[in-house]
Amino acid sequence: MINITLPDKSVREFESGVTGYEIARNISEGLARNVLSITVNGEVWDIDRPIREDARIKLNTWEDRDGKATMWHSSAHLMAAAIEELYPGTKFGIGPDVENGFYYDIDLGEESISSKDFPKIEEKMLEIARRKERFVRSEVPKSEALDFYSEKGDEYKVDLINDLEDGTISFYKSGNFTDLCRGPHLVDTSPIKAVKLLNTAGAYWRGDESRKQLTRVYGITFPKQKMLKEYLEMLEEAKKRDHRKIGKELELFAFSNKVGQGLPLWLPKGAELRENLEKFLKRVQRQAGYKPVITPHIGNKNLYVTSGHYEKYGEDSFQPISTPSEGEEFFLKPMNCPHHCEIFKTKQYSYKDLPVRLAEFGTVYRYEQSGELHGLTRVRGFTQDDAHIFCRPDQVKEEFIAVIDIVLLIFKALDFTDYSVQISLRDPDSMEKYIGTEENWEKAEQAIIEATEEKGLTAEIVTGEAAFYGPKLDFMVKDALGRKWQLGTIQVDYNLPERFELEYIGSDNQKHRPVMIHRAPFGSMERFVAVMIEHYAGNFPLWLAPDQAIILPISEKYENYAKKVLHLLNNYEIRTLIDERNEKTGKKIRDAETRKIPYMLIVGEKEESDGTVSVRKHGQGDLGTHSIESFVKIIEDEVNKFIKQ
RNA sequence: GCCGAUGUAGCUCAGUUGGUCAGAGCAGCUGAUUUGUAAUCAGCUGGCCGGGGGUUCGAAUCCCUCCAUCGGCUCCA
Repeated sequence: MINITLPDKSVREFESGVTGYEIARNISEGLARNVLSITVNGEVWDIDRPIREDARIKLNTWEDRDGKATMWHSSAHLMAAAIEELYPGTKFGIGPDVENGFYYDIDLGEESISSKDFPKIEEKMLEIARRKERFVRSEVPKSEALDFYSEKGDEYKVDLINDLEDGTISFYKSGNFTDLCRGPHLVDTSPIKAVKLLNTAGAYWRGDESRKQLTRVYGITFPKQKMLKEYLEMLEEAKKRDHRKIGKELELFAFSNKVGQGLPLWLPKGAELRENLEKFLKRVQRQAGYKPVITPHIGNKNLYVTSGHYEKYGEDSFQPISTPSEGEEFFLKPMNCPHHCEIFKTKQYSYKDLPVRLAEFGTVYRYEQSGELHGLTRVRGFTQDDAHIFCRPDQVKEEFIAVIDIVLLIFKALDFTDYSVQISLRDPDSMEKYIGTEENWEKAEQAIIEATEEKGLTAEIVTGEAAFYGPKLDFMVKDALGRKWQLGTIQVDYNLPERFELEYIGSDNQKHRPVMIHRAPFGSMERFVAVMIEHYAGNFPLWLAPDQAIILPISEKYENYAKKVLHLLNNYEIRTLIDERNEKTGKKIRDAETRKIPYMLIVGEKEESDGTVSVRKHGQGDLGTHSIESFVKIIEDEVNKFIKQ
């Protein structure tokens, strides 16, 4: 007998060799019907695989991440089986489950698949699923596995097997499709009731740009048709939040081919929104001891040779512009730090003067690959809410923590609760990518990890993601469609102070090298605003909204009164406009609602004679009649709630 | 940059197998209406069908090419 510990810590005894399915049945018939996989001592297994020793287990159903993963992984096999039937000779790469569904990378040779082919593949998948094909696990020696795929002519699988350790290799067979696979899988294909292929994409074999590009087919499956329907509806809803769509609808920003791709044009309302954010951060930074600086948009090539950026990016960035007579070369600035280093150098500092914190909303230009550009989230010209902190080595952690506090303050003010934190360190396998001494890297990485721990942040540590000059701490959020973007970033840098020979005079009257911290709590204004648009779906909080109130006169007879109200509100710095069109009130309200303007002020005969406004709140409706003073109070209270929290 | 898809008025989209196929709604303009909490009515103006080249008697429609956008991959100081 063996002891099986369930997630609630209760222990049940079973015969050795019991399977997940049997345990589920022992608990309830319902669970047995729904169980998709079992986690045994932290490892996910097939539910028909015998358990022979004491174990902690968890039964995974559709409600569990691991249950979905099992289903989707099996669905990848199912899709591969369907594709193999429909397109004989297809070679298969890898086919994992992903956050929302699964994909399979395939090589169709001369054939190609596009979304037009999806229905027939989906149909074939459902047909196979209904056959209730069992996923049969088998283990064979490595040599036999190699033979199998060499014979089949699938070089991708051969490549994969060659990378595996010697010994036995597991296969899963379902119907006619056999796949190299670690598992786990469903018992059979029958739980897969609804199938939807989502899109195709090119994907380099093993993620390597120099290798062949395969066709990646993305799909998702569900145990119930209704769930698929809900998922597709959810996707539709998410698309409505897309900042590119809302940005157009609310006239926030635009792009023009004439200006150039990836170069955003901030329209008046978008600029208003952005300025409100900038004002907010400027106030926070002033309180935190930052000094504003302003630097030009271009910098001499020598600046970047000194900083090391030229060596790293010179060829892969916008090429230099040069002066007509002297032929001196200048780069559009791709970052602000070198300029700020030169500002630091204009003056001699005592250790008592540090930290020096130089802040600038600095616009930078980077050559991003054309296929990478994406609305406001990935552009070629953008403004960083940049600052560089020059401090003594003993101040690094304290300063780092103070920056984390600013980021968290911003996230709180904007109601961003769904973010993740990532610490990016060097890739120990390719140290040649980085500049700076081993000792400095070591110190910097340590400082970040300690500061993060001290703030109690749960951070994911990712090696190989560091900038070439130093490790970093990034704050990431997801957009409406689940894509992950980096917003705030904090980076420790021992390298630039070295290269720019920055110094301060210590208490020992000797010259010392300061440490630099790069930080941008928003990251870039463009990307931050993009994410914010999606976060609020365009319904911005009052303090940020480009227009805060719109006056809707019932008819042109009340236009004079409307103008009077407008002037009063403008005096209180409430961003107000009037809808003077010759339209019915219902129409004006509808349009104001569509424009997501927070407050509508309806004025007619009654309001004019009483000196009041009839207040309607966006998304809520009629708030009744208020005096101007009372309305101003409503606005001020709502704004202050954010600013003074 | 790579793979695939898309590109028709300011916006959202129709346009069957190449032949009155250059359309609709919204927006805009004109006029009527003087309007009370999510669309008043009527008329009118908008397009070199992404750019360029080709096939054809004839191209929004077929082919080539460039550009841009979208979905991924790769990249991201």
